[in-house]
Amino acid sequence: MDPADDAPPAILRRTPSWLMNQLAAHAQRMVGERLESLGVRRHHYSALSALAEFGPMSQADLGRHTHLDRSDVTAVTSELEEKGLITRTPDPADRRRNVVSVTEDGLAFRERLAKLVSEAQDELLAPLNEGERERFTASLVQMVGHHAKRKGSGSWATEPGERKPGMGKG
Amino acid sequence: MDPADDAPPAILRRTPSWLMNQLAAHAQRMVGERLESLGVRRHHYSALSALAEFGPMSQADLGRHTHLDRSDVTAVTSELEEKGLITRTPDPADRRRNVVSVTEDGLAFRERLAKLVSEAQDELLAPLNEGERERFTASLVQMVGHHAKRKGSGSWATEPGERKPGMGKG
DNA sequence: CACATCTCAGGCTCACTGAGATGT
DNA sequence: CACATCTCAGTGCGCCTGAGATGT
Repeated sequence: MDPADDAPPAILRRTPSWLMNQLAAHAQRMVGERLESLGVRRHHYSALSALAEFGPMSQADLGRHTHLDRSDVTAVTSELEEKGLITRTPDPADRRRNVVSVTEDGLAFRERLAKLVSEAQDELLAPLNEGERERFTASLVQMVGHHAKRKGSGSWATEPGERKPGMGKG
Repeated sequence: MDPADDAPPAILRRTPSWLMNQLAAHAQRMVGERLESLGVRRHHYSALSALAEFGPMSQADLGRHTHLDRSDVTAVTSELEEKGLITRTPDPADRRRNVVSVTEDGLAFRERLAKLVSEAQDELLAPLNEGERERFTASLVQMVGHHAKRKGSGSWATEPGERKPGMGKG
């Protein structure tokens, strides 16, 4: 039971995708725990932030801004509407659309969430100094931007794809 | 329908945990797609890598080295055993344990997987130059190490915790 | 007609929990 | 007894698909 025994193999310690997955899972947890204390999840914060910054928009646009799937947008907006944090009204100009707007309560609530999220960032980046944090975040921005443009072959794509069965545990 | 309309809100573009989640999802997909072509998932690669580097060990130790949950270790080892990539034998010295060993086939298979995973890393890090890649990976290592030591308050912990219900969609 | 929007139902992976059988 | 190991069943989330109703 040597505690040092839990060292990952060198090959994984040098694999960015593995490291990112470990860290992202942690980050999700740290943010998630905090948001849960106010009864929401990360997606609700993303949606409120987009509405706060860009103003009212259709659910489809909301999904594009937040990188949320259309199904999840439906669920998230329903939940936020129930809490009175947003309103959802049919668009008279294009009756396929729901225009989603953030309410006063929603804006105030978003501020509270932002503080919690910010705390989690500090905890996440704790071992890095100022310069390292900036370089790290800049690299993330660069890669997210790069891969976001390469749509159609992965996520963030609106077009349909295919499901594959995998290896099936049973 | 302006394609530039899918820009995330500034607050998310500056939030490392959000960026990491986006990127980690992408990375998982890139690695996952490649491994799927050989009929396995990421966990199988992690397990084979740990066994290749550290030699035979119990399932519990395998979980500690790979940061896999005990349940997932059971599933993964069962699947690898079915494929003849590992063997699982009771430990005569401690009969609670299964000693897991990688086979010759398993070692060879792991090499093939390693090539695919390596390809995915290059794709992931494409927009970064050499120096940036090293700094980025070093920061990841630092943070993963930092948070791995803070067990008991999150994942990578062996001790039990609590489940909370969340917000309940209906 | 093609296409976009919204909704519902559901699949799959991953991380995790609880509980039980077994053994030290 | 406390504790570790392994297995099984099942939860919840995030991500995604398909299909249908509605509308442009």
